[in-house]
Amino acid sequence: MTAAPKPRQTRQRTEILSALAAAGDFRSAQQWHDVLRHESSTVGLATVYRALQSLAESGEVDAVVTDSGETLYRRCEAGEEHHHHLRCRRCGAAEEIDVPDFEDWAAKLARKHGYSSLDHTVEITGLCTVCARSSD
Amino acid sequence: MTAAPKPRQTRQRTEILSALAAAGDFRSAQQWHDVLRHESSTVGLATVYRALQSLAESGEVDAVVTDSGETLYRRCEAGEEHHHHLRCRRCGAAEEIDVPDFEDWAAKLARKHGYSSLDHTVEITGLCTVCARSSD
DNA sequence: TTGGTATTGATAATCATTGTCAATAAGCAA
DNA sequence: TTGCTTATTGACAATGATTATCAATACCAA
Ligand SMILES: [Zn+2]
Ligand SMILES: [Zn+2]
Ligand SMILES: [Zn+2]
Ligand SMILES: [Zn+2]
Repeated sequence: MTAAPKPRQTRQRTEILSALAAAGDFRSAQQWHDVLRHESSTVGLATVYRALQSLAESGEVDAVVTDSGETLYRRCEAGEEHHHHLRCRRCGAAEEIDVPDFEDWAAKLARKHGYSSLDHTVEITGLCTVCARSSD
Repeated sequence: MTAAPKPRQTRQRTEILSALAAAGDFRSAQQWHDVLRHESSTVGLATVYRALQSLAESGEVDAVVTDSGETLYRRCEAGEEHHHHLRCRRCGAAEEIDVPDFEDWAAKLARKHGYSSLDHTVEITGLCTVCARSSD
C-alpha cells in the first residue's frame, strides 16, 4: 500500500515516451537511447534505463526478458491492461494476443499446489513474415 | 540436421549430473558450482557453465531465465519432454505442470499472424507454502 | 519567485556470463 | 596396454548489460 510516488514530468521522460509512442516494437534500453540520440536528443543512457524501468513498473510500458537476459521495452496498444505477446525475435515487432482463460486457470492450478503471490509469463516468439523472408 | 556431436563422459560432467539429480530445484550455474564445491568437488566454474548450457541444449535439463536475467537450471522428472513449471521465486522449488492444448493453440495463432520458427515460454512463479510462511 | 528535493548524466562499479589458451584426459586404433 | 588425436578443463581476463555514485540541475508546490 505504498502511496504512488508520482514521477515528475521532465523533458527527458517526455522525449522517451514520444520515442516509444512513435515506434511500436520491442527494443532494449540501449536501442531506445540510440533512437533518441539520432533525433538529436541529449538524454543520458542511465536516464533511459531509469525511465523505462519506472514506466514498466507503473504498467505504462511492457517489458520482456529475452533468452539472453536482455530486457526489451515497448509501449503497447493495450494500455495498462495485462496481456501477452507474439513477438518476432529478430526485429522486435509484436502482436498483442489474448490467451483465453489463462489467468483463472493459472490461479486455480497454483492454489491447488499451495502457491501464493502469483505471477506469470506467457510469451510466444518466432519470425515475422518480413524477417522469415530475409533470413534465407 | 547437424549430426549430434556427443559430448565425452568426463568426471566433471558426471559430478554435475549427480548434483542435479540429488537436488530437484532450480539453481543458477554459480549455485550449482557452490554445491559441488561443498561436496569437495574441484570442478571449475566455467566448466559448470559449459556443462549446464550443453545439457540444456540437448534437453537433459531445463533452463529458465528469471526477471533479473539469471539463468536457472534443474533436472526434471519429465525427462526430455517439453513441459512447463510452477516455480517458487524464493527457493527454486518447482512443480511440472501441464498446460492443456497450449502448444497447438499457440501454433495455430502464430500461423494466423504469419509467424514461423515458433518458440514459447509459459512459466508461473509464486511463493511455495514454506517460503510464504517464512516471509511474514 | 524560491527552496526543497527529485531527476539527470558522466562515469565508475557490479556481476553474470563468455572468451582464452596451455595443460589434461576421453576415446579410439593398433 | 600404449600411444595419438582432440575435446575438455580451469584459472583468469574480457565482455556487456545493468546499477550505483554524486555533484549539478531543474521540477513544482507554496
Ligand atoms: Zn503489449
Ligand atoms: Zn521480424
Ligand atoms: Zn521441468
Ligand atoms: Zn519456496
